[in-house]
Amino acid sequence: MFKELNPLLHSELRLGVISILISVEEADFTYLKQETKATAGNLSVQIDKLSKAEYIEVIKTFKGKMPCTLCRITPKGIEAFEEYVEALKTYIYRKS
Amino acid sequence: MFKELNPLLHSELRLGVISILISVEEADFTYLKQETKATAGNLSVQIDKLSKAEYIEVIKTFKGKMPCTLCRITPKGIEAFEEYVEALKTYIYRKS
DNA sequence: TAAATTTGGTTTATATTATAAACTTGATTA
DNA sequence: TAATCAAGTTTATAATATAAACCAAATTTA
Repeated sequence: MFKELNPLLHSELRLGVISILISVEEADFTYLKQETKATAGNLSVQIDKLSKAEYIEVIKTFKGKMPCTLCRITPKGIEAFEEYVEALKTYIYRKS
Repeated sequence: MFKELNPLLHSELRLGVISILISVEEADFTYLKQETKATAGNLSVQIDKLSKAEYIEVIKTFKGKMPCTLCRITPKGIEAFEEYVEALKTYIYRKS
């Protein structure tokens, strides 16, 4: 009937981050913060969770002299997102 | 960019309940419990939240001698669900 | 017919999660 | 050189989800 909604993706902010990373090759912390309108603290925590699950990889570099945290989605992350979307459909397009 | 995901609906169990009620006219507690595989306690709490938000109406009757809690979605609930689905699409079908 | 079990829930306590506020470190500007 | 800003991280708190414990009435069983 209903498929389980991966709790790691079933979170507004984490879903937003993954949604961006699915379509954008890579994005830095500041860009993600702008697009999601999250606070830096919240974003930092959620990026960490996605990273620990290996849904994204986080690369710490510098832009000029300023630190720059780059994020990229991993194959595992892509798969999880696709499964999440399939699961969502069982709630949205439900055949009774 | 991203639309806000109504937190009342962005919950696996409450979404399941609303998803059922959207397509079924009315459903009783036992049926909802079976379909969602929720525990009675959890279902009770979540039904209460949906009811307090007036997304569903809850009618307590009897089936024979046994109590029977019927749930129905309200127009407000239908609207909220439809908005939630629209919001979801901004995450799922994102134009970069 | 009394005891045990089941049905249909509710209440409450706990674990998890999300979020904001406070903090840190280094760069830049006045 | 002192203040401010950028880019984060850590930590404390608030919100949420969930399960466990409980309750009342009905039903089954010994």
